[in-house]
Amino acid sequence: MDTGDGLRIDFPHRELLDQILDKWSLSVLDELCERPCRFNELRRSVPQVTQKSLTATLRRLERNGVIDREVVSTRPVAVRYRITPLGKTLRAPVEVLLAWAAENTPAISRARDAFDAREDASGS
Amino acid sequence: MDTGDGLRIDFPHRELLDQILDKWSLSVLDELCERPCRFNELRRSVPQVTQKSLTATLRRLERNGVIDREVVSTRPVAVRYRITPLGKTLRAPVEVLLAWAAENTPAISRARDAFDAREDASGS
DNA sequence: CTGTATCCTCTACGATACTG
DNA sequence: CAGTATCGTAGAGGATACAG
Repeated sequence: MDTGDGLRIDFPHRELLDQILDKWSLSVLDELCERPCRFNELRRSVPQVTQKSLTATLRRLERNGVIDREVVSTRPVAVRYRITPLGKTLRAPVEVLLAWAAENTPAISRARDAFDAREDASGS
Repeated sequence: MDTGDGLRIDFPHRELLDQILDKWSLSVLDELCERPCRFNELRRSVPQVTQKSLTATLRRLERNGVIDREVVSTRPVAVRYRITPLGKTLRAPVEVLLAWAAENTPAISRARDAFDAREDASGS
């Protein structure tokens, strides 16, 4: 299946998940759930993101309707990003997933350690 | 932050989500939630995945403790993949996320159409 | 301040061939 | 049957410079 975005889809909603759970989106959404932010405020909140990637992330989230972009035509211009009602509904499912991750991090760490130990043993 | 996997982490559990929600993992986990599968059964269940990618996906999931790999030393060998108890606990959170996606697909489609229409208008 | 525009690197992934 | 090995490509994303 081809979505026209050049993506092959095998699983229902895979493309959508890619757009809203991508590298920087959760950080941005997390911040915008707290308060509306301007572009450079977001940069400071997520120090590792580059300008280019932040712009791309914001455009993608805006296109999917989870955030909203308002240009204030002052001089120099100000841009205010906000979470939308649709965006707010995304918070709960994401929290559920993050809660799972937090809760199971110890078990996962043990699994990784065990796996890596097996690898080392068979590799030597 | 560097995890030793060469990944920069900005958001809690980002690396873990990348390993478990990646391109093919949900398809594989979905299948293994139904029944244990052998390697080629999985290939048939997920026809678009290549042998190489399926192997990589299975190793990653195994390392994180959500699936289990059992080698049956017959001739030729058989390999049985199964979901683990930990893997089963992942199902509910993922279902919540997919339910959100299913429920909001119409709203997201409308948002995309509106965004694209705006783009076209300003671009011309 | 809020972006574009280039360039460049690095990794994910597919295609294909081969192996125990 | 269940992989590994090798090669090639496309795209994500960083660094940097420039612009309205």
